[in-house]
Amino acid sequence: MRTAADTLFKSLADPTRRALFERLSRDGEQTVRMLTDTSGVSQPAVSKHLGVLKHAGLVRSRHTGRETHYSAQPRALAPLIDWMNFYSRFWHNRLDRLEDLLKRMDP
Amino acid sequence: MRTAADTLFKSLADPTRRALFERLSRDGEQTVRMLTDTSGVSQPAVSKHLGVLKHAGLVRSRHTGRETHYSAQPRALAPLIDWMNFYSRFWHNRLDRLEDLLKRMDP
DNA sequence: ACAACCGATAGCCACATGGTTATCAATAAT
DNA sequence: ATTATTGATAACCATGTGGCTATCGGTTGT
Repeated sequence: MRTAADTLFKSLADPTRRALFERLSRDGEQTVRMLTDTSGVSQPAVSKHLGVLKHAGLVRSRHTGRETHYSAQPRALAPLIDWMNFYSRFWHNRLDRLEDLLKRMDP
Repeated sequence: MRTAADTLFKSLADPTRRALFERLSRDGEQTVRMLTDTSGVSQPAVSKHLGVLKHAGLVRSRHTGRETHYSAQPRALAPLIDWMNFYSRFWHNRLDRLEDLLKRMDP
């Protein structure tokens, strides 16, 4: 099965791709050309990365004439946040139980 | 440059590896054998994955005799929280709650 | 002492992935 | 009309990655 967290983690695991998402989050909507000029990789590489990000829902695209404008969609990070919330909470609960145990042992 | 977020995203991007971390978070400390029996992959594969998780600080190991016990270290997720906090302004509420949780875990 | 078990490592292999150049359709500029 | 620009796609290549089996040192059980 292909979970949402899986897709998101994989999408953001690549530094170049994460940098593109960061750039779009910081500076707002950008064309492929603009993104290419500062990415350090070729234009086709940028397009491919944007495709991956788009498939993960992390960016949206808008066409005007011959240019494509991409923008970040940070709400797509929600499943990641939920994942971390979930798996951190177990640890927290165990810590609480441990604290209770220690209190009972040493009143 | 090799950032902390980079290491964490990469470590958690693999489903098998993430499943190991989830298992350790849910069920607590486990030996390599126990983890292997339910992981669906071979023991060497499990050891390798645990090595990656350990290098990322997400798990720690404890030796007793011939067994190695691994346990989750969810506080290592902190840089991920920071990253999301910075690049996603839409989700401050959820992120704040998670940050509180992590602070209580690691005072 | 010997056998069985645990877990880490080495060596190998198949496939995924990120990069490149070449190219093409579509649009804009001259 | 011709040329230049934009961005997506195709084809290819090198490297990374996750899996396996084999093995070995260390530890426990018989």
